[in-house]
Amino acid sequence: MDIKRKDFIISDTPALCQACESRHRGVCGALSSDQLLQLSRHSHRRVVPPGTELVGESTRINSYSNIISGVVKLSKMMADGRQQIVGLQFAPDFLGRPFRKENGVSAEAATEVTICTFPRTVIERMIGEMPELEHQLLEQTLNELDEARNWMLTLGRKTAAEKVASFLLLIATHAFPENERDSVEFELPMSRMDIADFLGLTMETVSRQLTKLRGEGIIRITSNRHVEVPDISRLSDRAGF
Amino acid sequence: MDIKRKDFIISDTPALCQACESRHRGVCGALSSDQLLQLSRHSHRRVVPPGTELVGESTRINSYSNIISGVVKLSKMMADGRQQIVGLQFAPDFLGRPFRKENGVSAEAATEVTICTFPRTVIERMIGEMPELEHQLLEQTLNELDEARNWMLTLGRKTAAEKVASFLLLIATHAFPENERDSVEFELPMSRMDIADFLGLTMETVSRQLTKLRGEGIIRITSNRHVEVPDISRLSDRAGF
DNA sequence: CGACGCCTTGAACGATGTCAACGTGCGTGG
DNA sequence: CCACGCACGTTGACATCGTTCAAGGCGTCG
Repeated sequence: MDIKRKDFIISDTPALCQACESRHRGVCGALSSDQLLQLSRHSHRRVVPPGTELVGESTRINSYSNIISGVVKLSKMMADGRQQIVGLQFAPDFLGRPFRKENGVSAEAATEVTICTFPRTVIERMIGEMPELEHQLLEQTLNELDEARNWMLTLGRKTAAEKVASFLLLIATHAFPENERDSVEFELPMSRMDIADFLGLTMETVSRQLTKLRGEGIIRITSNRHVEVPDISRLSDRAGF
Repeated sequence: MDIKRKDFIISDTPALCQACESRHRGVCGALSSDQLLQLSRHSHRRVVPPGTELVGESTRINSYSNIISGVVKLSKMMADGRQQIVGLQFAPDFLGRPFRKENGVSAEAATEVTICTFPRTVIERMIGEMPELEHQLLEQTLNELDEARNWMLTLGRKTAAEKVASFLLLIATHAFPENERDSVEFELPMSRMDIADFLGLTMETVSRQLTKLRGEGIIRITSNRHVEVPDISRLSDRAGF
């Protein structure tokens, strides 16, 4: 069946939502067409450049968003400026902490990011009315918890070499979720400094480890951001698995 | 009103649950007396010694528990034996990962632990019937996520001295949740080796940093496990705040 | 008393951080 | 178009922190 034709038939789905990944994999997957419509009346899309602060570390939360495209980094900072990135979010993740006034992390666009934003009150009302939506949030939160704990192992117990390999692997798997192949190439969504802040290292150490992996033929770096991995299993070995 | 008398009036609350902290602060707080009764028919209490494995890293989950007393450590291990503790759980935390077949972490009793265990099927059915219970789980999961991300900052960016101070502070605040005083004393719930695995350090480094804090008069260590903190704010300074 | 588990202490080593110089790509303004 | 400055990344030399390896202390239990 022609896709356009099908979209015409279910035309009560808001136009904006029709092409949106969140409608299937994200939290919006829990909503009916009617509910999507209701929500979409209060939502608006934004495209923001890299570096934009989306949520401050101790600002009140008055809106939530779905990530439509791009990468968002969640980070914490110490008084003296030391910084740690505590998570990356990709489409179609839900951005924001339901039922929390403060969230304790700041969210910043790592790449150019497209988000779909709704006011806090609307979401919280809908959660109250729809157990399924809350279930969806619990699922995502559990996933984030798993990822956080995996990363704790990386931060606490892996060497610099293993950390950098782990990072490349993380990006590779997010760039190609269902990948079966052994060779991939992708763009790094962030700078060397950001990678360092994610891995608990310095920029210099990250750079040296990348150079080492390049020297060993495990990766190729064409531009600063573009990485090719001819054999993922060799990279995986370096990550400590 | 006399407490015993009050308990008598709501005597449809199962006897085991009456004195249980989970009934108020934990997930059971979401349940009515009837539901508690229903759940308690399928639950049983266990007291296990330190070191008991409660959940294996890749074992299927067939039961859930509430922690009644004691401390449970959640950890991950690499193939070569390197280990990282990724979280500590205290009463009245809920132990187990709803809707996950595997959980990716192993849970082990750090101290002597009392738990109240229910079969998976019962819990999952009750969650389906009671949105409030799922909400309770979401709240706890969000709390665990916050703690995990805080600890990521500790693992990635703090010095050994700051890590050890942070750990002592964590235990102190859990031992005295609503504490306003500036002086506390408590028992460490785990060995130097465990502390090292929690902080991403070696046992030796932990020991040296404790000795240093003792030398500076910030803590006193009477037995190996017993710690006194005369002035919490001084300890807090050392934790990097 | 001796053996054992747990912890502390010391000395040497090594991985990662620090500091500084240099390279590279890119946009801007002459 | 070139020269320049700037942001970002790489590389080198050296310093430092935390690990490693080894010895010894301390309390507990046989």
